[in-house]
Amino acid sequence: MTIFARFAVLLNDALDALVAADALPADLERKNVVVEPPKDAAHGDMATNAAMVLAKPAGTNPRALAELLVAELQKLDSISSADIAGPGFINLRLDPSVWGAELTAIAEFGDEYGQSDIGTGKAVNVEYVSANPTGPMHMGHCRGAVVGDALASLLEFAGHKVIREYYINDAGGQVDTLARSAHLRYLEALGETIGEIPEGLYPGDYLKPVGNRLAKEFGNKYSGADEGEWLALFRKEAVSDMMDMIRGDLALLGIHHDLFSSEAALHEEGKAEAAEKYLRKNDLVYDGELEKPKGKEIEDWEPVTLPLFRSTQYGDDQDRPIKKSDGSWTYFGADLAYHYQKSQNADRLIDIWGADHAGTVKRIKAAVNALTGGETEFDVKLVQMVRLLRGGEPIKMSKRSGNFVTIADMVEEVGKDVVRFTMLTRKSDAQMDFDFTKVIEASKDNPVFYVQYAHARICSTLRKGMDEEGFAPSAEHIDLLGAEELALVREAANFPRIVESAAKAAEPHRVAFYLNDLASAFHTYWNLGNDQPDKRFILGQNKQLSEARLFLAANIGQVIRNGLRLLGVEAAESM
RNA sequence: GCGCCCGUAGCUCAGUCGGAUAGAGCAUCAGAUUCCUAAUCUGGGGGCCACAGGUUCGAAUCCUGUCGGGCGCACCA
Repeated sequence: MTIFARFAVLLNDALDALVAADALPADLERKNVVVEPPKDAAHGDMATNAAMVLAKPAGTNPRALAELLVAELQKLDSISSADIAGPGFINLRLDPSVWGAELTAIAEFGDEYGQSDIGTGKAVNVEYVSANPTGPMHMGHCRGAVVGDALASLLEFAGHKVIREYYINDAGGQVDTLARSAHLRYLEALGETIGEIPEGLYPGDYLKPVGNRLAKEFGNKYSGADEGEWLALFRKEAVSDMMDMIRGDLALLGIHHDLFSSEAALHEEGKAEAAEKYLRKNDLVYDGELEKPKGKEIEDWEPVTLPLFRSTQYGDDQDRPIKKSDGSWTYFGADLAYHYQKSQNADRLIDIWGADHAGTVKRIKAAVNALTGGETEFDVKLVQMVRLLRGGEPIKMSKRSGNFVTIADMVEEVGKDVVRFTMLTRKSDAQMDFDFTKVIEASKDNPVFYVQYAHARICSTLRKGMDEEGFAPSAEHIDLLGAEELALVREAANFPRIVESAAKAAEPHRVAFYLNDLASAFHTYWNLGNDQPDKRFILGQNKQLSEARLFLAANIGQVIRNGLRLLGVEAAESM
């Protein structure tokens, strides 16, 4: 329970006391009452809106109610003062021992400080990346990958059981293209002259090693053979190599999935048929004609009859086909079966998608709703486009020429931590610009270093305290800490609250911004020591205060580490 | 034409369930280093929160409309 939640309980008790004294109606809705940090730290340690929220339904005015409440709250030892401010806020100042206790709690919980149980062990499946297994990861995949990974960590920390899943689209037409491209490279590896890669195949050099491997493994067995003899095999082999490569790229970003699910396997197991059968039985799939698409002229348009899912019943613009006219499954047809499969092992599903797939959200939500009878919570988190720039000019990425910025390039140039932190310091439903040149040039000014530097400073101070004076962090005399030090504790105590709200909102970027605030508070305090030597952490002549301050520093460091861990960013010990 | 997302300082972005004087970084200007890491700190300038209505004690936040930008709109993935 966060320190704010604990005071919310005390506030609730105070309200009960007013009810018991007939000063307040018993049946008031209290859910909008909050205890939170005040906007301005000068207002105190905590603030509540209780009087403003409850005054109207209680038939009184905010100030009058606030006065009653203040009288109750002041009875508590842990509250040193309660004042009414502005339109009816109640600002609380806490007894310093409360902050001391919180500081000790950070030390006790260590890596677990900030953990929450609001997830109540509910199993959440987070599906992210799921890039097509046809080439290396490029920057277009990066944001979703990082956001998904951080979200998964965050939910885990907030008390969920998390499954990190990757869906391998290894059944569509693009995999045939991959197989043919790999076959060409295979011929090349056998010494044949292949010339320029034909239009419609993947030209990238990354397929050369695949060709080499296949040549080594199969010799010239498939060099003059009909496509029918090798296509399935090459598909499987090439996909496997691509997935190895993708896993390698993800590892560079520090991303690891628990589960890789194959679309092809889904079909082999007849999952899509089963879903279709179920939906037909419930009259949610029928044979019908597709409408002519609007807003776009299609020359060879002809109406066809296909099995359609009634997504219009769930607010979609039109019913959607689950099979193509050649009888094979559409992406959607497979996808609904896939989501049904995921729902078997999770209470909640979260998909991280690129914004270019926004148009398909309604239909898949509808399908999950239909297949699970609304039992499984399902959210799609859309991650908006990243516009890639170099020196202010948009980078033209062309698959044809194989000219795109890969994640491997990016990580090599600016480092994993910078890439991750940059992607995580904006909310994901707004577009962002990522200027390659700027990020590389300004890498020294990158906000990630600001946070890491605070941590490094702390580590260095702890080392110095030990090496030069033999001082070790100790909670023994934390009552010696003054207002400035306790302000730092107050900032650190915000962490559990941020974890909870970020998890609830599925917004990992809040953690990044919080860490920036915490680092800022630390740097500010640190610099007090420049002008006022008695504010330094290590005071040779005062062991007790030094050890208390080192204890403070150590635990600020602990919170920074915990936060960075959620973001997948290293907590540097020196810089 | 329709759907989804966005519009906050010169730039990149935060802004919690509707709450107090709208914040940070970069850039810019003025300062701080015989001192625990200056990759830091302190201060200044810079805002019609796109625009117009509405809801209410109170709106950057919620609703409606307008304008502007992005993405999508076969059976592709």
